[in-house]
Amino acid sequence: MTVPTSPEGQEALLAMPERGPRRIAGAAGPTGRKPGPAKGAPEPAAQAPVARVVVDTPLPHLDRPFDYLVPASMDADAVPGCRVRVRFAGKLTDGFLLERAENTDHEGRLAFLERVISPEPVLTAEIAGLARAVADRYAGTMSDVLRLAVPPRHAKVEAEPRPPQESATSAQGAAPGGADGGGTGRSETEGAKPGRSPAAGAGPGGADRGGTGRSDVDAGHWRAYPAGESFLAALADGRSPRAVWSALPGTDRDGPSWPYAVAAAVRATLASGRGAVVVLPDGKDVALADRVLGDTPHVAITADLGPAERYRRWLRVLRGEVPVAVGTKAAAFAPVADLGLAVIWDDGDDLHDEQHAPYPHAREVLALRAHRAGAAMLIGGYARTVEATRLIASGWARPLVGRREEVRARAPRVRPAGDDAEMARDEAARAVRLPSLAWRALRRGLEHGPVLVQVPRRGYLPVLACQNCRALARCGHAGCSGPLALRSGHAAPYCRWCGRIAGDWRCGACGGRRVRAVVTGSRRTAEELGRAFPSVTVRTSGRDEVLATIGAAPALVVATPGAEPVPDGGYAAAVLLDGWALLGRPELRAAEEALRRWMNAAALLRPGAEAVVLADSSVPAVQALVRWDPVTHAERELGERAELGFPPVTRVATLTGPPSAVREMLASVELPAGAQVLGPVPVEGPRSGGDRESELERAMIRVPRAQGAALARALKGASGVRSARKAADLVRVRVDPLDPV
DNA sequence: CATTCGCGGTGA
DNA sequence: CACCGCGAATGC
Repeated sequence: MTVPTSPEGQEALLAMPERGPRRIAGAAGPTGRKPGPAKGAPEPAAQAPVARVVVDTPLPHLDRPFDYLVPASMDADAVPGCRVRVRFAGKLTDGFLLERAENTDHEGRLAFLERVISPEPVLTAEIAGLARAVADRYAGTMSDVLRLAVPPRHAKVEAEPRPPQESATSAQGAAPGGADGGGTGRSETEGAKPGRSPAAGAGPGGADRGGTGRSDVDAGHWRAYPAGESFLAALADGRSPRAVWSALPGTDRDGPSWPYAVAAAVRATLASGRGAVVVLPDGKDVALADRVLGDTPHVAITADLGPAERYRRWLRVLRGEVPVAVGTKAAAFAPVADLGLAVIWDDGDDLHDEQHAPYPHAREVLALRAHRAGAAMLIGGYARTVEATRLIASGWARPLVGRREEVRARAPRVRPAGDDAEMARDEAARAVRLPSLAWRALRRGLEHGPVLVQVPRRGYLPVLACQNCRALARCGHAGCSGPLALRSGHAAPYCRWCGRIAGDWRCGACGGRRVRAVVTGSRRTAEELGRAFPSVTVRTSGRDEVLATIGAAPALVVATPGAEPVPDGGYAAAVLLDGWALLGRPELRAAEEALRRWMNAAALLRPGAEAVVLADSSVPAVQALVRWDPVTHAERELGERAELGFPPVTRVATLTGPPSAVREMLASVELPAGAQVLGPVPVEGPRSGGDRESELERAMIRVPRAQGAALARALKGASGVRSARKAADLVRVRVDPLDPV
């Protein structure tokens, strides 16, 4: 099977043999020219002897395909998409074979492939094109993106016998030519397709084939959304609507409803003969979706599976054995054949932001992918990000929101308890510093089931302030002024910088002698609440130990945002302590992020249950929570970004590195018209304490959105100059960082 | 990053 | 006039 992926391109080249770039010496005939192949050299393959290879190198100026000769001995194995090993700049390097060709543009003599690692075509044409697009968007290299997109090979797994061919569920969206994973034979020429009109809620009634009762039940999960059923119908009909979905809150015996709605959309897509990818923030959500999808053919891919099982499932997707991949952000690249739908849930969760170069965001990857592949997209969440809101504003996607009366019926009753709230009289409650409103809500809730207390993540940790004037409590030791904190089990506060115990602390501002915790860490909150409700079980769930679910029995659940256990039947009440930590922060997304966390917790309540948020009711994010109106809030945020000239209305890149390097790069980069440079400003390094001259600086470059691609290109060029010269002082380039400020 | 290439300087 | 050395260019 040596047929190249893009037959048209092949014929075009064959049609102009003589004027064509260069014929390959060996291919023309083994007549043994003067400088011909050395005597030990292998014979090139008779057909399409040129292999275009993406070489695995981090160097930006080498980010393009290189041509090699395919030895006749490797002819059969050297298929488009396979992993190869080549000699590059002297040493052996890994790479992917993009395509086979008759000719080369290269002036010099071509080297032979060193070997084909395996004939498995792991890089499909679609994913290769996507990786290129993502690299261009983020000023990165294709090989960096491929490292994120294609899992490391596991030879043993690859060699395992394939499952019996016709297993009824398989053979879903296999391309006409067989399951060689090469997408739908769409040509890999550059440029995104114009994209179809957003059809969420467009055309009526699609044929509901592929099931009887199933699709009725599925439709039920979207009935509360006016445009929901036509969205499903469009998917089933083979069309590609794009929607930003504001999921209705409320958790009942079946758990939260969003996984059912997602499963319904996936099954509708399957009914049209196409596949789907579903990207979720963490393993807990993947497990949930996995369970709800049930016998719908799919695989769940998460990091905790281990390399072998992970690769095994990924291969099933590649080989077309399953049409649906569910997983965390890497799943955005899952090589689903004939993609019909891309789903992302809770796109505001920062777990969707890739931590490896070039730092792509899963929502952007999926949007690019859906656009290029002509697939539908579903961006869902309880809250609404400004980025998703912009996609609506630009006309790329349509809103998918619940009927107002459904919102009212399912949302919890949220009551704010601001700073001036009356503190609980109860001695125990006083110790927890809970307003009486919150205290009573927990009490009442505990009569009916589990209650949730959402506390700030660690890291937002116990900072102490003067109880009187709220000034930050600082270490009184000469010249230190470090922040004070409490350790569990110790009564006296200690300094987080010098470690001294602050026995007789006195406020520098007002002379007060008592401290209060401005933000309390989860461990401590759990301890205190345990004392306050002595007869109740206290469970904690946080970063290090996440509790996925919790039973229906009364219990006090203390959890950090994102780690809230899904309760059997919904929480009976909740208190949200997290807001105080967030709302005061300087980040651009502080309000949006606070609202997102609150909504994610509050959505786990039973309809009508009581939630108390410890924040002032005048704050817009609090009002949005009370009215359960994420849309208006996000639109307002988008308006503010537009005014300030911040992403996603503009495009921004940050350059971080040693001052001299940052300045040098700024000087050499050829910025597109309309670019604005802010800074550079000093930024605290990875570790506080500034011991070395390792001080870092950060500059920000801002351009109109339309110049985004030009900016990325310019930055890549400039970083190429740098890294080629001196590897040492690296400037890290980030396009559209989560929070540029 | 590793290697090669080419120009200018240097020494016999 | 041959050779050495270092900076720039290149990597198939």
